[in-house]
Amino acid sequence: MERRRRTEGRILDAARALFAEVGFERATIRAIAKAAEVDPALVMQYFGSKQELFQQAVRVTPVAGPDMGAEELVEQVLGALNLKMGELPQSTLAMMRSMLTHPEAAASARQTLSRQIDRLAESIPGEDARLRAALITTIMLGVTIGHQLLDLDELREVPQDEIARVLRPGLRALTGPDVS
Amino acid sequence: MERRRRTEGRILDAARALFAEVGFERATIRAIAKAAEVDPALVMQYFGSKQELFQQAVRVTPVAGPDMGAEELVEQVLGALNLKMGELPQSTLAMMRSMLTHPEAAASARQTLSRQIDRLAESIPGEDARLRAALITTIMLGVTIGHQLLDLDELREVPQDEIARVLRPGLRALTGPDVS
DNA sequence: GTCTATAGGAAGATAGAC
DNA sequence: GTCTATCTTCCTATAGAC
Repeated sequence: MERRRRTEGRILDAARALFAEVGFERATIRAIAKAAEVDPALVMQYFGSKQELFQQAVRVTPVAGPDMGAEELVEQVLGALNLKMGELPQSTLAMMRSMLTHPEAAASARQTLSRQIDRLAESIPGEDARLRAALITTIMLGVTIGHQLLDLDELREVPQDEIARVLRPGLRALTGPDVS
Repeated sequence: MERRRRTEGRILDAARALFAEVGFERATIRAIAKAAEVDPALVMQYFGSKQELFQQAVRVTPVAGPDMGAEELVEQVLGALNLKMGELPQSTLAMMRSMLTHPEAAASARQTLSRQIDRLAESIPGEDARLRAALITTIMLGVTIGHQLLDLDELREVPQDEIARVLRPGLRALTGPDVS
């Protein structure tokens, strides 16, 4: 019982890492099992199918965030770039890596992004709050993809706080209603 | 000879459409051949391998663009969002769809984005021009992914010129050196 | 030149031995 | 509970008939 939980944990860690690295299709059960040092059949035994394993692996506890002022908002979003310390959670990277080519991951991504947009929109004044929130969200998505998934040199070379500094005014312009 | 060229064209069109819709892995030679109304073996005969077919299909003539002032720059970038008329070229969408999960497409995307960054950087004053150019490029990447590949409702519902209007001040803040 | 048939391989999933 | 062996399916790629 205890042993099983630890084994499941190892499998999920290995799955997250592989899904994040190569996406759903190319991450094989066999490779995941090997990385977790278990038998491939055990993975099926525990999770039923590759699809269910993926769902378990990318399941994210949606970070609850109360509404806040526009300036804190920008800082929170910039912090979430998580160029900050270390990396984004593997589960998030796994979902992002697969979201353009795996229908299930796409649905999951849409849901997560929509939640994020809703959350941001609450803190943005003006009638086009949802559009602004959507643009802020997709902007962070694009920067994150460029930095974490495509490894663009132009972004990797630069320290995180400089990226945040350059990006800040642009995001400010999107949070305020007084700039149209 | 003439007939072959037309057949190749049909295959390439079908390939672009399918690669753009489902990505490299899920777009099978069989399905492409069926869409182009040819025999699957003919596709192999003409292009040698699926990989070579993909390369031919996403090959883009890099739009030559001379350097320009900062304001025109923003307008050109916004226009390229191509929320404008119709859609982005299928070849571009095909590359974007596959770039996170297919190594070859990733390399191609990095190259295209780097060229774009170089082009933009030439028109941006200040010493952090390349960083600013990279952020502008990834911002447009993110918005395009959200709009064209993830079909986010929050962006699809909105007319293109309103997106451009809301996005403009933020991009302006990135082109000018006077906002750090 | 075009298509039929099939080789050859890899994947997910399953049944049953240990 | 865990692993071995296999089934089934789907793919790319090739060889050869028409």
